[in-house]
Amino acid sequence: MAVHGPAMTDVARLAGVSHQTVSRVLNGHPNVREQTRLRVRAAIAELGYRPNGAARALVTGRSQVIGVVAQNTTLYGPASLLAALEQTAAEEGFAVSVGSVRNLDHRSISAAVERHLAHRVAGIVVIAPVESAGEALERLPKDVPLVTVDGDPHRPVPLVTVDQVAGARAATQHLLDAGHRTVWHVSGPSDWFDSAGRIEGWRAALLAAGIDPPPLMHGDWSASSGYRCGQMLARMPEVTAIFTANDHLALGVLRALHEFGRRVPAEISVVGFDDVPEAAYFIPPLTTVRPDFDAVARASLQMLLTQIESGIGGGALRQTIAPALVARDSVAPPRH
Amino acid sequence: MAVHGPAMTDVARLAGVSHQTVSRVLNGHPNVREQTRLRVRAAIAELGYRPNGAARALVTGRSQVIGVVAQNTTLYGPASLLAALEQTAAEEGFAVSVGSVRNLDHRSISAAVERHLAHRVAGIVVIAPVESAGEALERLPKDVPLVTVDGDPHRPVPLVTVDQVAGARAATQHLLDAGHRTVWHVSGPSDWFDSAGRIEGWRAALLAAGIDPPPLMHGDWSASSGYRCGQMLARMPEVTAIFTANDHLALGVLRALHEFGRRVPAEISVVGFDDVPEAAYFIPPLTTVRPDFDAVARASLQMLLTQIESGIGGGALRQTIAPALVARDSVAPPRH
DNA sequence: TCGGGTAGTGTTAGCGCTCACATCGGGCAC
DNA sequence: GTGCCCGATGTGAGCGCTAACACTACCCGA
Repeated sequence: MAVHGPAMTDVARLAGVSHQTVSRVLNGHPNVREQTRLRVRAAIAELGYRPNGAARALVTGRSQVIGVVAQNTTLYGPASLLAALEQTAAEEGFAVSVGSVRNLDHRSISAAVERHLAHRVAGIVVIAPVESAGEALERLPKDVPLVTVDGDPHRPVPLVTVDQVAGARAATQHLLDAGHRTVWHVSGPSDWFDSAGRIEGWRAALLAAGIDPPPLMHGDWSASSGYRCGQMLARMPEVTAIFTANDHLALGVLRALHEFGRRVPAEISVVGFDDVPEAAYFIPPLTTVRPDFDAVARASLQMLLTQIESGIGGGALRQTIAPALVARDSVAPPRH
Repeated sequence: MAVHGPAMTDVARLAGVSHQTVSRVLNGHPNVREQTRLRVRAAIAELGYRPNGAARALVTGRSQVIGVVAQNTTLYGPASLLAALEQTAAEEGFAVSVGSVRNLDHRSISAAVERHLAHRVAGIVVIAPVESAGEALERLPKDVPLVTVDGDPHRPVPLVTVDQVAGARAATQHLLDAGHRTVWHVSGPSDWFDSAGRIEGWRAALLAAGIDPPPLMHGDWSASSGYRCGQMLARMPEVTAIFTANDHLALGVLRALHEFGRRVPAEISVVGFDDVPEAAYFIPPLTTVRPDFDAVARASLQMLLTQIESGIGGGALRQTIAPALVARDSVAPPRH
């Protein structure tokens, strides 16, 4: 059914060399005369030859494909990360195969990883923001290049992560600097490391200022849970500043405050996290923290490629990307 | 470096059969005695054997991978579609390889498709919502199973699409039913078929009601452009109903209306499109149109699998998925 | 009794590539 | 001139699998 394109031997014949020389040219081996190299390239172009990745993968034991394991790629963060990863990988000549999982539990993660292994991927990136993923990771074959994104900071696995703590600290500090006596926090789901880091940063900023952190409100990233938390916060006159673990939570909070007639930022200031594209068009425009997904993607891929090229090794590498505060209109000094 | 797992011959040896019988069991061939089949399965389980996809791809000429070409997988629509596609594909035993492209022009699309072809994917799904993509698709090798999602309705290529026209008509009609004399429309970028379909549906609903459509406002899907259009609409006292081509445009519009002190829905009603998860938490909660991405994904994959199994064929199949109106609080009768 | 189907199984030959090694010419030191 | 090394290239094997065919029982009807 498929018209199989030309193979390496066809190119070799046309260029008047052996297939092995063609292979050498393709893989950038040094010991090929410049003239030969050019002739081979010309033949490749003339035939429209493309190397067969499957054959290469068969003999080398790995393909030019990177497997990505992620949950819920509909969320803004994961989606952005995935897109950035794909871009970066493409520049390096790698394809990206997604294996999204419904739950980040042991079995799901292992299954997704195994699926990638069956295709003999060159390496795996696990976007594993929750506790349960960590365990699965430690049981994985040790000989597969692997990088974790936003994973457990306490596990001995190569890890690239947004500096959640620094971002949260900056957000909280920004509110304190505006003159607020304390800052309330609506967090993400408790099993996400992102949540934990943001809670830690928030708490650290308060403690550093000698403030006893107020009770924590637990959300789940959704606007809906932000709304529920917002309804409680709106009824508490002492609340003047809220830091939410992401922008969608902030949206829910803003809506609840609006319904209760609490004006933002006149009465209450709000800061989010993520800087989703539409955050600038919330009512009011949301001050938030922007993680650099491109940088995260670049760093992870770099780390993975190092492992691939050097034959694993590296051990527990670790890289942290600092996010930036984006000031908009949702923060103002408290009324006296 | 990698400890290569057991191969088919290892399984065969353990089960006391030939490797070919193992292959037959794996591929569900009929002529294998039940008892043999069980023995082979046991051996597979015992060794933890996984078939090598690369070897299979090499000999069959195609892998169990489906290539997806998409632009900007950060947008809610494409991201949801991609996720749904991946889920569905996984259920059918296929992996999904993403090839995102920066622009949906000729060259980019062709390049992405070629990259997939190099990996000998079993089929390709192109999320190709713009004009320029269509041309590229017609030049593609005819022997590769291919399905377009949200592509050009007028091209002879297998296509699955959300019924933009019906959705837009429903949204517009909903506003007319509420008593509005006319409905304004903020559209998406003019080269997207999605935009075109939504414009068509909006116009059709108005014409059917004997209303001359008011001038069209052009946006680009972003909240930012919605905001700019909203600023103009807010200043026009005769505007009482707005249908935006997506929810983020609606968010921008809502913000502009809010700034100009025009109350929604008391003075102006707004309807969006997409039903992003946070639409229910806009101020006010947004009435919108929900496309069924899962259904689109299922339909596309089904169409692709049919082609793969039957050796292309099919020709210009076509399937349309009807979206549903989700009524919330952003629509009310006009004031008199 | 024998030819001829028909399950169930084994054998062989590649798919297109890379790896390890063999080969073949110079250039250079002695 | 002889021996040696090294750069440039070719040769052969084999990665793990499937497709095509070969083979062996065994059962059937004539």
